[in-house]
Amino acid sequence: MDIKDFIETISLFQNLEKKNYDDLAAIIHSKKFKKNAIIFSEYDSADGFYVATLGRVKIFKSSPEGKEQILHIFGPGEPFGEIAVFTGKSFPASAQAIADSETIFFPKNEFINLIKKDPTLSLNMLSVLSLRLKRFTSLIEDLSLKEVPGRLAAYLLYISESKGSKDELSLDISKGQLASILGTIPETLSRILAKMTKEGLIDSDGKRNYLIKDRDSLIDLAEGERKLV
Amino acid sequence: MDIKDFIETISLFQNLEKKNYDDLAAIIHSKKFKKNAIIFSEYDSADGFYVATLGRVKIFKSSPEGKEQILHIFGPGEPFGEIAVFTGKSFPASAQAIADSETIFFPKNEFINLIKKDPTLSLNMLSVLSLRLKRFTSLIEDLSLKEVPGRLAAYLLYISESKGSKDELSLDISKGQLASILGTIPETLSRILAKMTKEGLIDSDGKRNYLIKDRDSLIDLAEGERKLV
DNA sequence: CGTGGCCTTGATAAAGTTCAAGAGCCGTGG
DNA sequence: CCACGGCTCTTGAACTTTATCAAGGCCACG
Repeated sequence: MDIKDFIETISLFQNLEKKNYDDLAAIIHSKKFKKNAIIFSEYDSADGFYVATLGRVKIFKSSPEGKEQILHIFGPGEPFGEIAVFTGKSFPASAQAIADSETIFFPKNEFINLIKKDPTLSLNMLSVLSLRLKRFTSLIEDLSLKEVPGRLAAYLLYISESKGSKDELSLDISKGQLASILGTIPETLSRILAKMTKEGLIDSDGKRNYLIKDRDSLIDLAEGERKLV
Repeated sequence: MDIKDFIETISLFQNLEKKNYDDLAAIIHSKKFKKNAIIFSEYDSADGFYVATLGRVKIFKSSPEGKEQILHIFGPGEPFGEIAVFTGKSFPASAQAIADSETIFFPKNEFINLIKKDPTLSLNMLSVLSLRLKRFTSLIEDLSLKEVPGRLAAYLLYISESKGSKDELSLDISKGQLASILGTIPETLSRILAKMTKEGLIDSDGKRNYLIKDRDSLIDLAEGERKLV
């Protein structure tokens, strides 16, 4: 697909005036990253942000002991690294390609000039940042107020709404990465999935496909109204 | 102070064109809240946001079991409730006055119209949201990757930088609220403060004043390079 | 068919929470 | 001015949840 056509499909760039698409196309360039390549590291100084066009990118924080917390996993059409553009400082977290990936890069200063010109673009960006804040709010809630089974239940329900057909869903990430999204470690995740299966809440094909067998109980679990035995 | 003069001191409204201050003043009105009053609740539909002018407001999430996680505590000059303005939906968390408080309320639609007219205002707002995202990023990091002593150490260091003179600092919140900021409970906080005191890292007057006696060790603790015994 | 990555399972340990009791402090009202 | 009641904070002991360490299984890919 032509890069300009692609830009028009990105939700961040919806409803702009026609001429601004040309301006956007004029300032960008594409960057490719092999699987496992580091796109940027926390504390790197930032001179722009990215939109994924192909592949998958994880945004994460890591501790000295090697544990990591994934903040987001982004796919095609989703912008990342934009916080640093508006704080004027360094990236608050690191980004790594978890599959061979392609991105469009938007240089900071040129992009800010465009934002000044088109109020729709700035409102779109405000909306993107607000949605991110909302997601972080609920990640904080999960980490602080829920136990791991509750977080997992909430995650499964969330995926089943966004990517699943009725009660079937398939994860497109490894269990290790899922653990890191949920703020735990693979061993713990494994045990809890086993418990959920034994208690008849879910079923799995051993691959990455799951079947929700008892949605109500999952909901109770996610809300803290129920415990696994 | 005149409300228009006050607006000009708020960082969100820096560097606007003169006439826009008049427009702002035209759409706002003030709202007062007694201590412990709920300003808004999660899931309330939002028709605007607030800027504190007096007092203190906490933004928090709470669990069915009654535990709560404080996301922010805001004082004069700081905006809150603005996420919902740009997502068009409900508030992602609740707000409560923790002291008698006064606020200015900015109605959503009128404010959005102003943002469309003044790019400086929208860039300021983008910067506010980005800074919030950055803080959330580090709260998530703390909750997921650090233990409570590390979070407490980081918090004390943070306060000593922002509000303290050299090694003395005073908290202006209760221990219960501090526990809720750190994602733990008062009992645990109490034990850890006792340990820190016993090990000579800090000292306290039993009120809300603390003395940092061994800053290097606190830093090590915050970075996970050291443990309490 | 062997090797490495990913996942599972078990035993053990650590960190934090819960429950319960009591100490210190403060404002109110007698 | 003192006593009371209600807070907040502290401390102890038991318990729960999760992490750590270690071993072994499974599977895909060369």
